[in-house]
Amino acid sequence: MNESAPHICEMCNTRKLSAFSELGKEELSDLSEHKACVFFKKGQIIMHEGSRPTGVYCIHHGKAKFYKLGQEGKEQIIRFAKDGDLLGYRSILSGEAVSVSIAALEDTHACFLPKAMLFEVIENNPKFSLNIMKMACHELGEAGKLITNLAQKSVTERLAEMLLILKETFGEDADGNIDISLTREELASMVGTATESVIRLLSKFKEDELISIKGRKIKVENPVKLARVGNVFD
Amino acid sequence: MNESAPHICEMCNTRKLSAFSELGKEELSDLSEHKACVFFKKGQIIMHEGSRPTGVYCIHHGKAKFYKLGQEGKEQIIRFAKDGDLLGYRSILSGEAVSVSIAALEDTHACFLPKAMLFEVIENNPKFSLNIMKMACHELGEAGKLITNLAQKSVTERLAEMLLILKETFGEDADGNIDISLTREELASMVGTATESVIRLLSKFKEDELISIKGRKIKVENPVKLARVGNVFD
DNA sequence: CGATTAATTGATACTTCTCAAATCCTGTGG
DNA sequence: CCACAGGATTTGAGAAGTATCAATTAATCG
Repeated sequence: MNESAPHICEMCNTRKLSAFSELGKEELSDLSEHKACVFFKKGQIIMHEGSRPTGVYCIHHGKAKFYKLGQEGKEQIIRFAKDGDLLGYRSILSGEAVSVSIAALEDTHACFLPKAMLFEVIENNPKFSLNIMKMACHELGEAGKLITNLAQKSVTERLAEMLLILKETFGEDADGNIDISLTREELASMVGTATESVIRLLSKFKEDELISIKGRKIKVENPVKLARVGNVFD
Repeated sequence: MNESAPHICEMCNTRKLSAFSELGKEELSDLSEHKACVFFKKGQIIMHEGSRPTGVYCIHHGKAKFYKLGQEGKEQIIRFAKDGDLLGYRSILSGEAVSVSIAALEDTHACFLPKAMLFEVIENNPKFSLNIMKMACHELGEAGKLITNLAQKSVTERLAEMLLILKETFGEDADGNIDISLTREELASMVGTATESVIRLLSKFKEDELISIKGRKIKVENPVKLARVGNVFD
């Protein structure tokens, strides 16, 4: 983690995507003064499961994964974060240790906000509080969906749906590929299956012309059929 | 849902277990005035997945399950609620439709608090806000655990762990049985497996003297061994 | 450009699901 | 309070779906 080129909250375009979207002028300058700009290299761990964070990170530009270590240290990816997302607030607000590790999936610029500062904003700005609650409650809904999928869907269905979720979350690059580079092992860890199963299923999806593959670049060719394979209805 | 014998928030013992534990005298009398006491019979549905609740329920005495309908209407139990728990706040705060259905597992007395009243307390009492955030964030952590278990553990392990969680959550009756009556199908729906698998595994656990069974009454006889079977470490 | 990690493919084993049939139990109405 | 109907539970057999292990090839990073 290094110092990074300083950002000024007042002028931050990413802010509009974040929970800080509705802060006043004074609050913003206060924020700018108390935060620090940091940089994480691809692969670098931002938070360690079980640790006690001293504040939260707001992603300015980058991508990260939240994961837990399960059986025999096997990685389980719970969710992702991108521009504007807040890292570590769950632990700070629940008063518990961090329940996940967070690692950068790409070179990531973020701002660090100390715990005390976060609580200050919460106590002085009910709108911000509501934003945080909204965020947490939305994530709870997403977690419920994931739980149901893991419990009831087949590996094939889960992988198909996951590809669509990744496309939705990270968008596409210039060539139409899902704009995130994940190893087959990481894909497996999201879906809750073995790496080999992911490989076999991706080959099958490709054969069926649902997707195309160039190394780690995956392009959804037929979202409608893929959704059908994944039994995705919403 | 019927009217129920009225409760007065100021004198409610259950309140101390709830998010309302730190309200002031005035706030409590205000609460008492605006809430309604309701009664749900065992099996009755308290909230329907997809609906828009007009307020939240606080369980005064009873038990409920949160579940989603997954593949082909199959029920997936996400979590449980008991005395002092708040129902429906996730939907109200995220501004989304209810993501789960909630049904009473026993005859349940609860208090209904209209949406506007909830927001009023949130805006006027930062401590209450923090309590709610704490709740939501804690649940997020629990959801993460469940996700990891579903993705990585075997059915056997999940069932063993689930029995321990149920014992922890609902405690024991006079005979030492887990104090909740669930059908085999409901157990299956928590663990994410087929009803027949639950039955076979329960028989095996009984054979191995980890538990004893009298109909729907299950008693954990050897929690240590059961935890070992479930690969439970915490 | 070599060393290490990632991806692929094949063969095999096992867990878990599904379907079917029989018995048991629970909640209900008389 | 008892009998009954319908749902819940149990057991068995067979079929899928996935995991695991091993060996090879490809790709990535310093």
